Amino acid sequence: MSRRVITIAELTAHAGEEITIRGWVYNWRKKGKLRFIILRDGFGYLQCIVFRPEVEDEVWETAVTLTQESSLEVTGTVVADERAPGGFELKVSALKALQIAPEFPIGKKDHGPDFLLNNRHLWLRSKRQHALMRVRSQVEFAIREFFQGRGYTLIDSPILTPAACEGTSSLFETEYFGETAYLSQSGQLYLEPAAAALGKVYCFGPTFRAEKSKTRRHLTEFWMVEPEVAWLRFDGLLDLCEEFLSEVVVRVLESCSEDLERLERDVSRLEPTTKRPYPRLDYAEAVAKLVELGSDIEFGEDLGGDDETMLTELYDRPLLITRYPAKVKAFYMQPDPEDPSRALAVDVLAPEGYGEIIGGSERSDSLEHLERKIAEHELPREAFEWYLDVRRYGSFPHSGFGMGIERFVAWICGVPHLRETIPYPRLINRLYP
RNA sequence: UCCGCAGUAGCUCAAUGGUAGAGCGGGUGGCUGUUAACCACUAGGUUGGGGGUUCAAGUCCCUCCUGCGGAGCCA
Repeated sequence: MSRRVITIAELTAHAGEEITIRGWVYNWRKKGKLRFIILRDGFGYLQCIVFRPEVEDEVWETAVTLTQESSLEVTGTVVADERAPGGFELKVSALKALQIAPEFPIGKKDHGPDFLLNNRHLWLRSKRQHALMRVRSQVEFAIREFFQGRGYTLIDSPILTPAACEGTSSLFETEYFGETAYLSQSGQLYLEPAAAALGKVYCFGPTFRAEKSKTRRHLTEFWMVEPEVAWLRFDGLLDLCEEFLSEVVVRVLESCSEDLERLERDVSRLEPTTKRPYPRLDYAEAVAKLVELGSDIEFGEDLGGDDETMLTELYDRPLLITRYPAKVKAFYMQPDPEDPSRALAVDVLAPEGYGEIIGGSERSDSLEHLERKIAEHELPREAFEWYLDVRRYGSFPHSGFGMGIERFVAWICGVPHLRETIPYPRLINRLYP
């Protein structure tokens, strides 16, 4: 007897052959002397047929004890059959149960978010979560390819840091051999010196924000990709944002069509993003348009969530909003030479109400300006001395942005809440599993 | 932190202030082609905790806890 072990992904190449597959029971049905076992192995789903008159008693005895998510090794002949999901099924000749699982918590009907998140480690076994994790994986792959293919060097920035990048209220604090350390909120400050060393750099890793946010658009631990480019000015940064988004979306649409279909994502809504240019609104234009639309925003304020949604509904692709008031933005941003009360900052808002996915800016290249800003923001000067060295030793124009992976994936997949876009979400009241 | 909503079987939800139910899941039985199979039977409850109003509370009131949605802040 053949003992060739394959995955379900390789099944169609083995029609008519006897093969072995290892996996878990996704579902089972019985019909008299027939048992249908839907096996999943992480690569696909396969209907296995056990027909009592045609198998050894031992095989039948095993088949009837199988429960949802029991682990097993099944051997049989691959046969094409119109009645089988996927067109192929396995006529079982041998069956080895590795473990019979007790009642599996996640059933066929709907569950609530609290229950699912408490069982996240088991929830990952469902089809929808497979699709989301694969899209996330492809997104990260496409992002790395984008930067690696353009000569960027990956710089892994530290997780444990001595001070804040943007305000201390949202930092996770931890004890570090008698000192206080904070979990990183951004790799940017570490990337700027690296850009002076290597020209084009990026980092890609987890970041931590202890914000007491309880919305669908926030996690306390999320992944961010941040490029930083020497000699890149603001206008070039805007082009980079567009080039980056359009190319990554193209790649993901190519590689994830099946998963997006499973997620019932209307991919025609994503097509416009593959084409440049994107609409760009100066902050002042954006405010004027919002007032026209009925918002109560006043010039000088940051945009609220409703404001962002109102604006993005006007366009079919991401929207760039530029030159925000300097006072609502971080200390390290370059002032607009035409109006120093504004910063050379850009937010990229995703369509369909998914909100801000990218925040970027040209960085201040003036030592004097940064010293003043650090004082204004009441940041601990000593902690930034090393950062200021970037302006002491060969200051240079440079720009960069950060993109939150989960928000991007949520938008691509059309899921409403970030909690499904990361394998193990960390939320304000959730550290388990 | 603030505003709003919710908490009933393992899960998802019903139940005019008047005997706590259904579907799914579990168990038993039936069926040779099921597609979240179907059919029959069956087990399963301190209605989130505490206090109060009432002849009577899952239901009304107070309080605490937990979750969900949103605001602010951000990616």
